[in-house]
Amino acid sequence: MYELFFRKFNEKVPLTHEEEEMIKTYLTPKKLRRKQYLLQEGDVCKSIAFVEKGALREYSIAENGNEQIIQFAIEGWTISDLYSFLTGEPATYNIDAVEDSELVLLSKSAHEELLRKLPKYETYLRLQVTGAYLALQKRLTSVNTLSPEERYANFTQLYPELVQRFPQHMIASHMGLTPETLSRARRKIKSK
Amino acid sequence: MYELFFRKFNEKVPLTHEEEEMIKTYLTPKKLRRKQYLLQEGDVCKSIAFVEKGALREYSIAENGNEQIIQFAIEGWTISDLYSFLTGEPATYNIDAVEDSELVLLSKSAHEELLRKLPKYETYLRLQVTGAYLALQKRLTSVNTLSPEERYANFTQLYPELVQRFPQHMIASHMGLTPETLSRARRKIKSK
DNA sequence: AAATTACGTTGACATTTGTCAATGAAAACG
DNA sequence: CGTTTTCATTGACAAATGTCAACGTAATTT
Repeated sequence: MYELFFRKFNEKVPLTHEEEEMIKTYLTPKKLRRKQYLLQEGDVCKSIAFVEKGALREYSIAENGNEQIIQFAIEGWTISDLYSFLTGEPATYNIDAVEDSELVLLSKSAHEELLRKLPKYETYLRLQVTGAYLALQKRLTSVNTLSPEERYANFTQLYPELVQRFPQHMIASHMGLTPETLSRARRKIKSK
Repeated sequence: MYELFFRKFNEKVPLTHEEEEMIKTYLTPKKLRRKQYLLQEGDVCKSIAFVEKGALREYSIAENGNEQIIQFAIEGWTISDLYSFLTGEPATYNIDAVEDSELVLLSKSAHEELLRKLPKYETYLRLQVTGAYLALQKRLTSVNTLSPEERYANFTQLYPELVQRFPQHMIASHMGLTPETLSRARRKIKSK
C-alpha cells in the first residue's frame, strides 16, 4: 500500500523509514469507479489526491456548457482543486475518474500538520508546485506561439501514455480545441 | 533600500530583524533603463528579480516573429525565467524594462544557501510559487472558457494598474490576441 | 449475439480572429 | 517647438476554428 506514493516522494525528497511511517498515519486510501466524482464544483476540496492506479481528469464547465479539461492525472501524479483546498472556498473544478482508480488522499489538516512537523514535506511541496507551475507556463506559451499541429505533436511526444488512455475528444478539450479541429490537425500531420 | 522587498516578504512570512539583516547580505540592487534587457533568451537566468520600482515584461518570440508576453511585473512583484534559473539551461524568455526600473536581485547561489540556512525562505518560496501557479491555472482556464470581452473586463478589474502602465498592444499580447482583436473587444464592451 | 453507446472523421457553413493597410492622435525625441 | 515614433482604431479581406450533422467503426451494455 502507498508504494508508488513513497517512491515518487523519495524521488524528490529522500525519507527515512521512520518518516515514511509517520506520513503513512496521515494518508487515506480511496477507490473510485469509472465516471465517479472525486470532487464537484461548488463543494470544498478536502484532500489532495495522489494516483496509485488509474486515470482522472479535472475540468470546468464553460458558459456554453462545454467541458474544459485543465488537467489529467495517471499513476504517480497528483490532482486537486488547489485553491479550494488551501482556502476552503468552493471548488471551481470537477474531478472524476476516467478509469477505475485507486487514490491516496491527504486531508487539509494532515497537510497542515505535516508542514509543522516535517520540513521535508515543505520541500516536497515546493518542488511539486514549482514543477506544476513550469509545466503550466510552458503550456500557456505554446497555446500562443504554436499551431495546433505542433502542439499535438509535442503532446504525444511528451505524454504518449495520456494519448493512449484518454479519448481523443478529451485530449482536444485539454488543448482548448474542439474534437473536429483536433481531427483536422491530425490529418495535417499525417499528410506531411 | 529593499523596503518593499521585505514588506512583501513579511506579508507572507514574518521575519526577525536579524533574519532580515542576514537576507540583505544576499541581495543585489540593480537599475534598468527603459527598454534595457534584464535577460535575453539563450542566456542563463542567473537571478530572480524583485521589482522595487518600475515595470517589466517577460516574453517569448513565436515562430512567426511575434512577441508573446507571458508575464508583467510591477512594484512588489517578482520576475525570472524560473526554469532557466533552477536548471542552468538557456532561457526561453526575454525580460526587459517597460519603464525605468529598480530591482532587487537574488542569485542562484544565494537562493541555494538561503534554502539551507533559513527555513522561512523555503516557506516564502512555496507560497510564492503556489500563488503563481494558481494565477496561471485560472488564466489558462479563462482562455478556454471566456470570450475576449469577458477576459479583458476581468483583467482590467483585477489589474487596473497594469492596464494604465502598459500599452494596450502589450495587454493584447499578454492575452494572446492581436491589438486589432483587443480593440474590437473593447468596442464591443463599450456598446453594451 | 444483438442492441446501444461512444468515438473519430468529414464536409458544409457560420463565426471569430489574424493580416494588412491607412488614419489621426498622443507621446517621445532632438 | 518641430519632427519622428508610437499607439489605438478601423475596415476589407483571408485564414482558422467552431457548429452542426451524418456516417462508419469500435467498445460497452443488455
